[in-house]
Amino acid sequence: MKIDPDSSKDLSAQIAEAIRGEIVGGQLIVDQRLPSEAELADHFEVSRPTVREALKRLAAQSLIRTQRGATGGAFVNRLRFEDAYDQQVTTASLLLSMNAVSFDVACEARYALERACAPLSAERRTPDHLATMRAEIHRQGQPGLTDEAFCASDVTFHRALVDGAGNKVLSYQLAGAVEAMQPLMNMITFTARSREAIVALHTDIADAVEAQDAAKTDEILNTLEAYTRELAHSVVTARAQKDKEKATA
Amino acid sequence: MKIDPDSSKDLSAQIAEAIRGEIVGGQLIVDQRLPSEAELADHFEVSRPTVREALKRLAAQSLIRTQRGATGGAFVNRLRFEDAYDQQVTTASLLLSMNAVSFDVACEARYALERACAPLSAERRTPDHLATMRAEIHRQGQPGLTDEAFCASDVTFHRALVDGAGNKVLSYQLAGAVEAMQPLMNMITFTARSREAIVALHTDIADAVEAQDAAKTDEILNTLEAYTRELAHSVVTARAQKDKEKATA
DNA sequence: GGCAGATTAAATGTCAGACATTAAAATGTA
DNA sequence: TACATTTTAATGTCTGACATTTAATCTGCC
Repeated sequence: MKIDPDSSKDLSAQIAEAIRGEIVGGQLIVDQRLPSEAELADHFEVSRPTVREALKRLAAQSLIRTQRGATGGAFVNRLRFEDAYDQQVTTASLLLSMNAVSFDVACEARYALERACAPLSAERRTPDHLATMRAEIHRQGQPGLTDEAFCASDVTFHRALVDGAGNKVLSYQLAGAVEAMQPLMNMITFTARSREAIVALHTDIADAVEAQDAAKTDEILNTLEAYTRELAHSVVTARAQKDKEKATA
Repeated sequence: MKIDPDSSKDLSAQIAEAIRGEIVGGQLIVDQRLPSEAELADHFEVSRPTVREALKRLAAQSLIRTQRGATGGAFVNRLRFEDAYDQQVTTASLLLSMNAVSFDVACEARYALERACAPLSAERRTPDHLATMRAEIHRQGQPGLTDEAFCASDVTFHRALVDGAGNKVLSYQLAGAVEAMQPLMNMITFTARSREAIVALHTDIADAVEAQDAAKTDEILNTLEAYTRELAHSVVTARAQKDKEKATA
């Protein structure tokens, strides 16, 4: 392992970096036990609290897990898709909210990625995926559904579409984009008429995917993207109008 | 802020979770200063080292930054695309290496995502993007280039293509997929003939993008994907053949 | 001999207090 | 006013200790 001079960075950051390097580089393999905190402290010539801070950094990225007790210690964690998925969603959400990403940009990205999946999904979707999509469509049509519940169902529907491609890497990548959009989507008030339109498009998508018609799926996704953006714009302009009225009053 | 009972999880994990919630939820906004470590320790009724471990967890995710000195402290960090980008690349790389993701699956995901960007890039690419692509093509044609350098140039070329779409969210998402593929790509030995073929395809792509021909770009990307997979397969079978010869010898 | 319970040991989790270091703000002085 | 000095408030680090958890070991009884 590398040593740490008295550079500008924290000792704990340097140590974390060194260990991360060993994991990424393959010197430390999955489920392998790291030296104990005391041994690490001895090796890096720092105190145990400093080592602990470094380990916590790695734990925050799911690179290691710790176990107490006699045979305990820190172990290299097998990074699972679900773990990475969660991190991606929160990261992507924060990125959007902190960087003033416009609805249009986020929406464009989301649908571009989704269209990338659609042909594969049309080819490989299982009855399971189709069933999920149909179920969510049904839910979306029920009266009395809150806007948030409607959006949540929307996410589930699109996730089923993406998962239909049967490519875990794609699902993982897309998950971030689709779910991170939800807070933005939640700003939209879905009228009965707009819900009806969306449900109709979703039905078309499910039909096209079931018929394994990639071109058709692509076309409807384009329509849906345009409609979603239009909807968002009308909300924005309506809100602006209201503000204006308030200002003059 | 929420309190922490004596649950199963670490106190530092709980505290990190609580603070992360405040950031995600918007109670703590960008550049806002968190209470000092001593105050946090007081508030959560834990010791300062425990608070510090929690803060290091957040720092590892670029959610906060710390500053020493009189007016120092922990501040909510504006999560920038570059920070998130780095994290994504390492996470995606580890995902691929730790989960036995096949070359085919990763390759399919990468090109599917790239084709999602291509039409937008054909529409919006700037002279800058085109120049980068041409420069990398030139580099790839030079003799004496190592396989690794060839791969690195390949990544730069494809990043320019992706960035041409002018959508930061897309670039961010794609970066992970493209760059995480690199270790897998590095397994391939590029012969002079295969390099020639790839350079030709890259040139076709640059031409199509310059001509703003989305359909053509899509078509060539398909060809390139097929060629890349074929190349990988030949490497795998060649290696298997060698192993077999070794076994019989 | 074999098994249940008590003991031990090794590791992480947590705490308390201290000192070192940093960087800005307050202060003093020419 | 301008510059040098001191103060101060914060993080960074260390030492040493105790608490807690967990598996392995030991003990005693049947």
